[in-house]
Amino acid sequence: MIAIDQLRRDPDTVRKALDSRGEPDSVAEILELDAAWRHDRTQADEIRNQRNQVNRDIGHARSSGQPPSPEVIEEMRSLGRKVDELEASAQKAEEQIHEMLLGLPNLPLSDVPVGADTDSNRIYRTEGAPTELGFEGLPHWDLAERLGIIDFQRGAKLSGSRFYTTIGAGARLERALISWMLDLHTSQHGYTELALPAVVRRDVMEGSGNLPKFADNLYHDEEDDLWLIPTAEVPITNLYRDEIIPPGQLPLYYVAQTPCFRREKAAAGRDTRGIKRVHQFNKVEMYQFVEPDSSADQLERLLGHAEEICRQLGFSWRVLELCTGDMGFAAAKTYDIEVWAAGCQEWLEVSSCSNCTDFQARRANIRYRPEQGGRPQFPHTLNGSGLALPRVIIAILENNQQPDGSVIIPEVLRPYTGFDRIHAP
RNA sequence: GGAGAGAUGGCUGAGUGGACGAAAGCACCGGUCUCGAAAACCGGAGUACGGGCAACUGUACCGUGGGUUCGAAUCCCACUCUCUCCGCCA
Repeated sequence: MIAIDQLRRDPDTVRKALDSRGEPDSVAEILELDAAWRHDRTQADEIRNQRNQVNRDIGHARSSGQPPSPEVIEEMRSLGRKVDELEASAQKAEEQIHEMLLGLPNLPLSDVPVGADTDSNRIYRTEGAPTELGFEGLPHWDLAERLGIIDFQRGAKLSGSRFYTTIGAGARLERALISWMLDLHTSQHGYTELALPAVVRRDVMEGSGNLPKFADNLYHDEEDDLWLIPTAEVPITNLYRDEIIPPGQLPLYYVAQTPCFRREKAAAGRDTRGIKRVHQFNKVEMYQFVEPDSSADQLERLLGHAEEICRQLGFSWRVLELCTGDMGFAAAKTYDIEVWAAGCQEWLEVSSCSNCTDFQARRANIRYRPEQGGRPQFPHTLNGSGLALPRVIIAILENNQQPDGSVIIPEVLRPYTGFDRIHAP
């Protein structure tokens, strides 16, 4: 959520930032409501003050045995009605303002490339180069089916299209990846591991920015009004909801593996083969609560943590700096990591690392106290996949496939898989 | 699913409808004392929003939302959550 203060103080900057994201300009409308709200609020407060004073007098008089006169009571009554009116009007304005602010995306940082679509994304760096297999490689869907480690048919039988089932070495490979990633981030990068609910309440989705705007992409249980998380970012953001984090605790680093559920309505018909885009997948997510001053540097570090996974798995990858029009709703700056997949010959997005500045903290009312006795402030939050499992599996299968149809397991995973190769049938 | 109890400041915990933003204790911060510390004593500490250049000041907040009243932490209604016991269950 954007601060109303900033809108009052510097509407033009906000306007410009929103425009760079292709957002319609609602700044003037919000400011108008805000002026009306302040007017009503001030008036109501003044009348209340008056009423409180008289009421105090009534109290004093009564305790010395003097009941108030009917005239005074009647006057107080009418003041009460007036306050009610002003309050109702102020509350209405407040609700409208809140709703409009909730609908606004975060403001991009000044160094983010401006542009409307993916064409304006900037390549930040590239590590390694697209590799050739030197023989006719298979895309992962053929490869995995032939190896008997993914069953698409039966996945769909259970839950419909875009669901799948992994079997044997495939299931083991995924579990190994999860364990290895969590171990790396906790032991080398300073993260604390979390195990989280995969289903959350409505207000939690609002805190992270997924609701009300993106209900379309979420699975929802009507009966209990519970929502399936599209990423661990959602519950982690809300861990400290409505809290003031005491001095000395930031930065907080968390990592969690959760299933992620996405309806992918907007992507209907796209990437329908294989496991590149599915309704349920596992993801290891890194998350940070940090002091505002440090968030820019922390984003670089976070990105490095995700890249370390790519490095140790032997991938070639590139980092994109997303342009204003391509960033997610809550992000002020985002890097995407794409790894090369030699079978389908394309770059696959395996991680998205974002600095959300104070956007989520405001929405979820998460604050921290910089020092003993200091005023509470909004921390900055960052999140990054480290990494999303299906596409990592795609890359491993496709890049490490051998002419005989087998797949070699990256060295770092072998202690976790217990095998060094998935053999062809 | 059934029965009961509860929700008050960072924590514990008082609070006959009127002096209650709220006793007391703990924790915390500052000071006195001390070579230093502990103890003791004195003092200070909530959050949000409005107004003001500021000192400051006003309002709201006792789980949430309504209601009664001139006035609600206190009375009434609904909801949410927590805890205990019973049942069921991985």
